Amino acid sequence: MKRPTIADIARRAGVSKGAVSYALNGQPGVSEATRKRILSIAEEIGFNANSAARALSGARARAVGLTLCRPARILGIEPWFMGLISGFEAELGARSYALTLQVVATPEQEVEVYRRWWGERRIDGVIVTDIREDDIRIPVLQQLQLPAVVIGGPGDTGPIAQIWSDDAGAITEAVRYLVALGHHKIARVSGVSDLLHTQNRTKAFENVCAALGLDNAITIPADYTGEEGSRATRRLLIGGDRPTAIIYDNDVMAVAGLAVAQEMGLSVPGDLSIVAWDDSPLCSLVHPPLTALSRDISAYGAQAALELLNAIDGRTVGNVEAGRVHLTPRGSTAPPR
Amino acid sequence: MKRPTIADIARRAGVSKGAVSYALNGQPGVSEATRKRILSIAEEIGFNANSAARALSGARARAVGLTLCRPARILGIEPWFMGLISGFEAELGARSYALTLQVVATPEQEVEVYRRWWGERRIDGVIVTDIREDDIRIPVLQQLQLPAVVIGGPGDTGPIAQIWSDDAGAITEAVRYLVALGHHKIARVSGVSDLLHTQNRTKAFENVCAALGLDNAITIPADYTGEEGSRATRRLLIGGDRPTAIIYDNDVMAVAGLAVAQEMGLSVPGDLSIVAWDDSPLCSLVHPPLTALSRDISAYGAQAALELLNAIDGRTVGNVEAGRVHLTPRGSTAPPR
DNA sequence: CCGCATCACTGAACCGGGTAAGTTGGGGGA
DNA sequence: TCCCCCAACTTACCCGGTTCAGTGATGCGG
Repeated sequence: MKRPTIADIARRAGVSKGAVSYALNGQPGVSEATRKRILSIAEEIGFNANSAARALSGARARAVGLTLCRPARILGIEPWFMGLISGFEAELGARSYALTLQVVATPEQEVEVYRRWWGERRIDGVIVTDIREDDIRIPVLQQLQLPAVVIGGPGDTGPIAQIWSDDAGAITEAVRYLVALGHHKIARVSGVSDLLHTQNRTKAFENVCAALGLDNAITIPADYTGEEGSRATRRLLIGGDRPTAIIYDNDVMAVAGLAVAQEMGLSVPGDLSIVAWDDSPLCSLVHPPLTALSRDISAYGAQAALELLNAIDGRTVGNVEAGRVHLTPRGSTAPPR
Repeated sequence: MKRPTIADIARRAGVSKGAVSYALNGQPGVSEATRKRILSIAEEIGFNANSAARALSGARARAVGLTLCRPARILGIEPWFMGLISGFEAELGARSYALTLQVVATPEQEVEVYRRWWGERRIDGVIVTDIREDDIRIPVLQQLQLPAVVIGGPGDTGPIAQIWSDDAGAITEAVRYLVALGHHKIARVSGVSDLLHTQNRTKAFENVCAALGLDNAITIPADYTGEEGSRATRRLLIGGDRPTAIIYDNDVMAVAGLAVAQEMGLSVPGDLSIVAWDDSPLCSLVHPPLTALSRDISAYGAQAALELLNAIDGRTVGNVEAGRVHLTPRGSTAPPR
C-alpha cells in the first residue's frame, strides 16, 4: 500500500504542493475555499505527513525523549515511572508527539544517548529524571541547546526548566502526624542517596526532627529495592532502641518493611507504624493498607510534558512546583503501644 | 552548536559525500584506506546520521513502536510491561534502534496509532501485545504491510510472527503441584477474559482439573487490578465450599488475595495456598512470600525484539515459543490443614 | 484609465543521506 | 603498445515536506 504524499493531494486538487503545505499547516497564502478542498482531500485519502520529511526540512521531529536509568528490577515494580509516562502521554498524545524511550545503565550512557538523539535530530527535547547534585547531564544539554525539563529538585539546573514537588513540606507533615500520634522514635529508609530529591528529603527530615526535639531520628540509605528495604528495616528493628515508626522513600521498600515486621512477629501498626512515600495501588493492596504520602504522579508527568513542549516552542518556562503532596492515613499508622 | 553532516566529513576528507556515505555504511566503492580515514573523522567530530534524512531516502526509520492499552493504574503496578520494555531495549539499544511508546485507551485507538505511525513513516515495525481473539489490529497490520511481532497466544495471526510461552504447560504444572500437596478444591482468578492467553489458560486449567478429577475447579474472571483480585477472592472465600488453593493470573491480584485472606483471619498457607502467575520482586516482598510461575520476562522481550528486527529485515520468522515457565515454590503453598 | 498594493498561487531551492549512473586512472593481458 | 576492465571515486537525482522569491490576476484609489 502506497503512502499518500502532499504531491498526491496537489494533483487531485489541481494545485502545487506548496499550496497544499500552506493549507495543511494553517498558513496564509491560500483561499478559504481551496484550503477546505485540500483538507477534505487529505482527510479522504488518509494523509499523514511523513515525519522524516518534516523533520528534515527544519521543522520539528515531533518527538521527545526519555531515558530511564535504573536497574530493570526496580523499573518494573515501581509504579512511579509508568505513572509518569502515562502522564506524559496525556499531553504528548493530544499533540501527536511521540515519546521515545531508552533504558540505560549509567548517567554516562544517558549523556551518550542525548548526544546521539541530538545528532540524529530524532527528538525535539528530553525529559530528565533522577537528577543528582552537579548532574553531568545538565552542562551537556546546555551545550547542545537541547530543550529539556528536569523532574525533581529543586536544584541548580541553570536555564533549564524544572518541575518539583514539595518534598520538604511533605516529610514535615508526615513527621508531625506521627508525633501527634505519640511517636518519639521515628526512623527513615531513604532512596538512592545521591539523588537530589533524596538529599532534600533527608535535610528536611533532620530539620523537622530537630525542631520537634526528636533526637535519634536516623536515616538509613537504601536504593528503592525491596531487598534493601528489608535489610534496612531489619537493621532498625533488631537494634536495642528500635523506632516505633518508619518512613520509607518509596512504596516498594515500605511493603518490604511491612513483611519484615510481620516476619519478626511485630504487629503493624501496634508495634510499628509505617508511612510510604508515593501512594500507589500497592499501598492499599497489602494488609494492613499503608499510610502514604500521595501525589498525582500522572498529573505531575502531564505538567512536565507541557513545560517541555513550551520550552520546545521557545516559550520561556521557569521553575514550577507541581501539585501538593498530601498524607493519606490508612491502617499502618496508629499511636504506639 | 551545529550538527555535523556527511558534507562536513566529505570536506575534511577531501572526497565527495557519496564516498562518505559508502564508507560509513560499509558499502563497496571506497578503498580501505579512505574508509578508515573517513571513519576516524566521523568519530572525531562526533557524527551521527540525521535519522530524518536517512528515513526519508527510503532507508529504515530505525525505530519500532509499542502501544500500551491498559489503564494507567495497571500499567504502573504490573512489573510485566516494564520487564518487557527493558528486554526490548537490550536488543534495540545494541542496534541504535529507538523504541517509540504510546499509551492508549482502546484497541481502536491502537489501530489509529498504527495507521498514523505508518503514514508518518515514523517506525519500521511494531510489537503487539495483549492479543485478543479475532484481534482487529491483525488485518490492519497486514493491509499496511507493517512488520510486526505478536506477543502472546498462540493464536491465528496469519503471516505475522508470533512469540508465546507455554501457558498451558505452566498451569498444568501448578495444578499438579497443588494436587500433590493434597489440595482438591482449587480455584483460579483470571485476567481480562477476552485476551487470548487468558482463554488458553482457562482452557488448560479446565482440562487438567477434569483429568485429575477435580470437580469444582472454578475460574473467576477479573481484570488484573488489585481491586478485582480482592473482590474475586472475597467471593471465593465467603462461599460455603471454599477452595483451599487459588491460582491468580498475575502477581498484583495474588498479593491482593493474600491481603484479603489475612483480613479474614485465614492463615496462608495453612488455610489457603496461593500461587501467582508471573514472578516479580513483589512476590518475594510480601509475607509469606508467594509461590509463583516464573519466566524471564526480560528475555521474552529481547526475543520478541529480535524477531521483529528479523521481520523488518525481511527474514521470515515464524511462530516461536519463548523460554519455559517454571514453578518457584515459596511460603504461600503448603498441604491444606 | 493608470499605477500600485494585495491576494492566491506557482516554481524551485533546500534539508541530509542513499544510490544509480557516469568518470577517471592505473594495471594487466594480448 | 593498445585496449579493456575494474577499483575508486564523483555527479546528480531521489525521498517529501517547508519556505521564499516570484507571477499573474484582481481590486481600489486618484
